[in-house]
Amino acid sequence: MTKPIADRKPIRETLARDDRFDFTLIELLFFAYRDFTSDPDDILSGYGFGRAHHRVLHFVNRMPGLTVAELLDVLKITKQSLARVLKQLIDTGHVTQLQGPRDRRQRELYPTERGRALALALAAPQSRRIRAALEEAGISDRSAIERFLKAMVNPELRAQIDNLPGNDNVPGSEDPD
Amino acid sequence: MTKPIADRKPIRETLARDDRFDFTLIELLFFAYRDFTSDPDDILSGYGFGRAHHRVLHFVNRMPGLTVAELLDVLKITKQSLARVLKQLIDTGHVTQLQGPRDRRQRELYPTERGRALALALAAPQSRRIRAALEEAGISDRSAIERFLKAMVNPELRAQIDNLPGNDNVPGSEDPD
DNA sequence: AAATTAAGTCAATATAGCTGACATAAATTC
DNA sequence: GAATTTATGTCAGCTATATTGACTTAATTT
Repeated sequence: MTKPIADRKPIRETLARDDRFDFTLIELLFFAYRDFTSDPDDILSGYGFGRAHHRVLHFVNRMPGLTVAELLDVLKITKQSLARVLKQLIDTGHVTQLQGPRDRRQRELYPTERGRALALALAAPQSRRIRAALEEAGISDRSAIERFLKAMVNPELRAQIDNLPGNDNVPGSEDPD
Repeated sequence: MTKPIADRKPIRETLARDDRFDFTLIELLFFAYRDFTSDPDDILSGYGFGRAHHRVLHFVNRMPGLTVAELLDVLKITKQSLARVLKQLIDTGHVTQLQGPRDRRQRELYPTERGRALALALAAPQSRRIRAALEEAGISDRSAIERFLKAMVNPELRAQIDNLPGNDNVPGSEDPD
């Protein structure tokens, strides 16, 4: 006798309005992010690249000279996952590696001219979409959007964001040496 | 002679400040979405489910009785991709299918009690995160966030959002019958 | 000298998507 | 009523992105 998987009666009512659940913003985040990533995806497929290449390229461009370990920490993926993608970007001349000057085990990652150009080509349609959205939605207080999105990030990871160029970048919270 | 893959000279400068590119919001969207999806991901892995199951479960709960074709249209994936995921949700008693009353080829999808419970369990931490973020960021005009995110969605797909319960839902743009 | 660390690699596995082809049943059109 | 179209389901094979675990090499630290 097979386990009688509970009760298969269909529930015909939609989810009730409930202060505990914010379906509106949950769905908006889903749809917004889906379309936000579709712009670069279209460009990348022409290169045989995917979203993973985009992320690597983006952060190598934003933080030239970051090490492999630092990149892994930003992306929150494993070394083995990064390997294939990074190799392809190096083989196609989008990224270069330089031996770390202090610690020669490290590999500093830099974009090449070509990698810089591609990163900008990918950022362009996303930036256009954001700009159009801000305008269309009549956003007067852009910083509110930034504050909200930043507050959505796990607190322990917000330092990563601040350390990107042009952001908070409070001196003193940096590594000394 | 192998093609001399352009020029591998490392670019040591970060991306210049440039009005054409909005790296701040691009990155915030990336980090915010990454952490936003991590809450349900953790719960789902306990069931052997993934993000794909979450999306199906969510929309079946929000629009009980939607057909397979309608679901495919919302998710923008192929029938074959949906098949595996949907089958697992049906086999585990989270979703039931009913023959369409008008068109008997159609399969209307409904959540079961169990499926409803799981959908709420997944929405709970996401809703908590959103609420905390709104509060922490001191958002007084919640609708600005909604307007911005909605404006990020491709225009032709915004109707989908309006047709979800509790949203715009303008009568007259509905299908008459 | 020994232990640890940074990076790279090999192998196997899982998830989520894809295309293409085909089957069935029901509805629609001719 | 026959032919076509539509809604769904299924088979097979492929790709991209990620995982874990084990191991190597070279360099740094203890």
